[in-house]
Amino acid sequence: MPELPEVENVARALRQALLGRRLDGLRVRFAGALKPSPRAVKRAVVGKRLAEVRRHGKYLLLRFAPDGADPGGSRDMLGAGGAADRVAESPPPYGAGGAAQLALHLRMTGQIFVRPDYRPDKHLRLVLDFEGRPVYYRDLRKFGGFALVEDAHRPAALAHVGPDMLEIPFRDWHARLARRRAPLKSLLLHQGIAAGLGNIYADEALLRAGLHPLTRPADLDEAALRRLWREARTVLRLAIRHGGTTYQDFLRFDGRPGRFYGMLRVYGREGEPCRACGRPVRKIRVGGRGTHYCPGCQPEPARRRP
DNA sequence: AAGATTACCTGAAGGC
DNA sequence: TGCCTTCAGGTAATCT
Repeated sequence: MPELPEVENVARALRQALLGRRLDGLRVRFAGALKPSPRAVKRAVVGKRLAEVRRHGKYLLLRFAPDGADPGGSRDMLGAGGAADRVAESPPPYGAGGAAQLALHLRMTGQIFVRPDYRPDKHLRLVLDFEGRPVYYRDLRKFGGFALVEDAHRPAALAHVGPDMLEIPFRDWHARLARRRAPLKSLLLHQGIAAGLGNIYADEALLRAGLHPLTRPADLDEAALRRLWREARTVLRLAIRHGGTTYQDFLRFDGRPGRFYGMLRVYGREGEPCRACGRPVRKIRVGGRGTHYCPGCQPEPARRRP
């Protein structure tokens, strides 16, 4: 499942392979992978050069320069901070040679391949032709895809997405999370609080912080929450360095599996001994999500009597 | 208003 | 063998 580290690896691959290249064409095998429609997306981006690839949480933002423009510059980036969001009120019109932006989300099973030896199969949904270099979008379950969004640093379509988990300072994260009453596991998955963690890394972060997934913020002091914030960021950065996690069918952009899988401590290890204390990893359901934890390293939260 | 549930999809796995 | 059910999970929409 692509989470922040896997998406970050895709971002880096796209930058290296495609930045400054012109999108010459778009071959559509599944129309639902392009929103609002294949026609609208083609009109907006075909013929333009890829000027910028940014990641926010699990989203990738692909910015295309206007026709004939130098794709290097990105004025949006200069005004980082609160003002930038208000500046980009009147984006240039789609099509007609203006700048344009696509938001890509891989959801559950989306994959990007830039390797030339990928053999199209029944799950191939799109081919993007960048000056002779094909980029394949494959998605078994058809949840993901590209959406045309306005050319802003923070498109309206992503307004509900909170700050990136690797960028949010502890005090901001704490302010967004501490008053909530849901279990930590659910709060870590909540993209509106902070974006990037998915089911795998949420479980791994809780184990590393020594916190039971059913713990609630009110059960903890600030030091324990700081530990969780730090461990979440640590595990994300570690996974990025190792090319992400291959679980079930996720493969990296080059078709190779991520190397972080063998480093998982609890996710997918139900019944296997904890690497630290030897007790068997348990699997429960929290907020409808499969949740793995070690009963030795993550003791039940002390119930505060009402 | 926050938390919980369902829809969206397909394939794997298990029961009988 | 094959049919049926359940499960996997990110997010949007819909409920309570």
